[in-house]
Amino acid sequence: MNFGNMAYNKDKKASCTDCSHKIVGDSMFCSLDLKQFEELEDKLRCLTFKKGQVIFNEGNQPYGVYCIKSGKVKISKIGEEGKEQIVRLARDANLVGYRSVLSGTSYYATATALDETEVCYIPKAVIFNLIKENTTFSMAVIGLLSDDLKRAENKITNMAQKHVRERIAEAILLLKECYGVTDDGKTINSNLTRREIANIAGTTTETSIRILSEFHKDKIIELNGKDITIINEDKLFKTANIFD
Amino acid sequence: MNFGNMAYNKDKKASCTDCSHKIVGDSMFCSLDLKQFEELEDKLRCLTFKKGQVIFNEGNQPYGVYCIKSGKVKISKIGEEGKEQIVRLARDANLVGYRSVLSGTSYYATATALDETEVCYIPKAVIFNLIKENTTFSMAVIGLLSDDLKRAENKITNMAQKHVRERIAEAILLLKECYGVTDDGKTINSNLTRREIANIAGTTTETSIRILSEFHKDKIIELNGKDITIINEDKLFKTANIFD
DNA sequence: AAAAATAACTGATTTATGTCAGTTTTTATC
DNA sequence: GATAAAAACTGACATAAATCAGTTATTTTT
Repeated sequence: MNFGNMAYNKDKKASCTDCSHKIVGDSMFCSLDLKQFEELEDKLRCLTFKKGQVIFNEGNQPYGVYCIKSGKVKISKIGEEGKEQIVRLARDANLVGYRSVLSGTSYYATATALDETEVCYIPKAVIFNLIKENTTFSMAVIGLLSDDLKRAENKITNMAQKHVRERIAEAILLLKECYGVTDDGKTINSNLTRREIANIAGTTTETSIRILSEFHKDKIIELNGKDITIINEDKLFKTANIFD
Repeated sequence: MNFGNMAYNKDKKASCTDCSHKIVGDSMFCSLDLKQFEELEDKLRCLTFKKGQVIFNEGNQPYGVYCIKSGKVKISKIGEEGKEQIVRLARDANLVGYRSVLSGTSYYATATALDETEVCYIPKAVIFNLIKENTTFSMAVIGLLSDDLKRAENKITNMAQKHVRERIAEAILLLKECYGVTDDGKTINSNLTRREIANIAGTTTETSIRILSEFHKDKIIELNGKDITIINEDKLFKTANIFD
């Protein structure tokens, strides 16, 4: 089996049985019966990626999907002029790379680890079998795609109509929603660069820096290096123009 | 059964057997067996909408999906300031309203007929049954969602990185791809207003007017009222910065 | 621990595109 | 067929955000 750019990792067998996501019940795979689980465990491989390493690359052929066990991942596309646009963020228990597998096309985006990240690689044949055999699973896949599509079409509208200030506020809220906060309950649990924040909001690094320091001046956030602490979430929501 | 805003149409039974999309084989429903077809035909209703009429509205609860038999439909969202953003276009043989049904949420966008449009309304129970019973059908649904998601995430990148001129060029190419051309082989088979073109490209009416007349000056298109005739498609692709 | 590279930040300037305010043309309505 | 309404168009002007050109601070590498 060809593991492409994963070859630098020592492949190891993975167990779903003791995977925390299965135990807690927040995984796509909770609906599987014993036989299906055994088949899954037999076929999957656990891989680890260091911060900055690419999990899969735009243009490559997909052979399976990745279930994130721990860590953080960004899904991004490179535009004509070589500028990155982050189109989605993923965390543990999320599936990445599934869209290309399901539509049988090459990856149209790149997945990169934002932190030390452990993933389970699941060959596509296993996924297709599960969709065929297990209606609950296939409905979960459909639900996943539907949610991503909703989010994406919402983002199209925001990109077209909102100002950069609103989009940066929204990006901060997205980061909080996706990666949560540290023990203090308000510092965002991710260390993106100003450039990456710009690439979520669809602006330049300079503008993202300026707007973050504006938010600081307006007492909406606190900044300490890469750490962003939300001190007035209400105002952040208002700045982002979100009312739901 | 509550047909909501469709009440002004005379409901009539529809037949899939003689639907041109089934005959030609370009429908989602081609994989159904005889029994499934009979069930579908029994449950569906054919409805017609005049140009400008709303098929379903952002915020409403979905009870089924719409399969377009003939006509043209735009899917749009209204932004904070009340401005429309067109997120998708649909033509005959396309399914609309399915995303909300599948994820069990209310419509997050509005579907409006761009022309006299005939649709088949399919109650959601029928769709869920088909997904359960027919793997080919559920894979087709997954394929549909995957394609829409790919297109949407690509549009996010374009919105963030391309200039209005490129996005308008792209909008014209999208219109051609979706609605085709008239008998002369080069005039786009749709009559969108400048405002609607602006709302696809994410710009203002004035800017869309100006750029269309720029394209005319540059001998890329011909303009006659709402008709747009492509006279240099290569140049249009180059202007849109599309290379695939 | 020093050197090199990357990221963060700041100010000045430019530019693409939006806004406003109007006229003309087309389409819809009575 | 007249009147009203909507859409198309044009020019002047305003402005949000990009670009450019730096300095300072923080990581990473050797």
